[in-house]
Amino acid sequence: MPWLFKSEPDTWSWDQQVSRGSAGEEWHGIRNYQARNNMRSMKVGELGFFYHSNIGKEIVGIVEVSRESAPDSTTDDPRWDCVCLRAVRALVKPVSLEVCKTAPGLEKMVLVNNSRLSVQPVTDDEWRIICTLGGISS
DNA sequence: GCCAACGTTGGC
DNA sequence: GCCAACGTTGGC
Repeated sequence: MPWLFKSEPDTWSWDQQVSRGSAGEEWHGIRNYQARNNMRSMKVGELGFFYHSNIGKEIVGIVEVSRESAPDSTTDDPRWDCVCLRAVRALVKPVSLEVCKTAPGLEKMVLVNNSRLSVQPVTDDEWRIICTLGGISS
């Protein structure tokens, strides 16, 4: 199952993610149970979209889960853990939220219908549609 | 900057 | 276990 990760580029941008290379980066700071549970169900090697919220409001790249969920190093609270992500590739053409709202087949995307969930599942069909819109082959 | 939607906290 | 108060997210 593919995923989608939101980040405000002011805080952590796609370029910063790319700069971490294959070392990847801990996806810390998630303090929402649903988002955390999604991370807990991820397996190493699964793919996800990298979405810029607030600024840009577009899907800009593809990341891969590089470590399964483990305690979040930024808190002592044992409730919170997170995966690590590494950048795979940028989309040739970013896919905006606006496009997602109107593209056939994306009507049910969590991104469109639950704007507050920061780590969310994407269906295989949605994945393919967005890759096509983004100018890459899935 | 506003505010709707939503999630969390904590008193009862 | 309910729910009011509060805080946060994120589109606009």
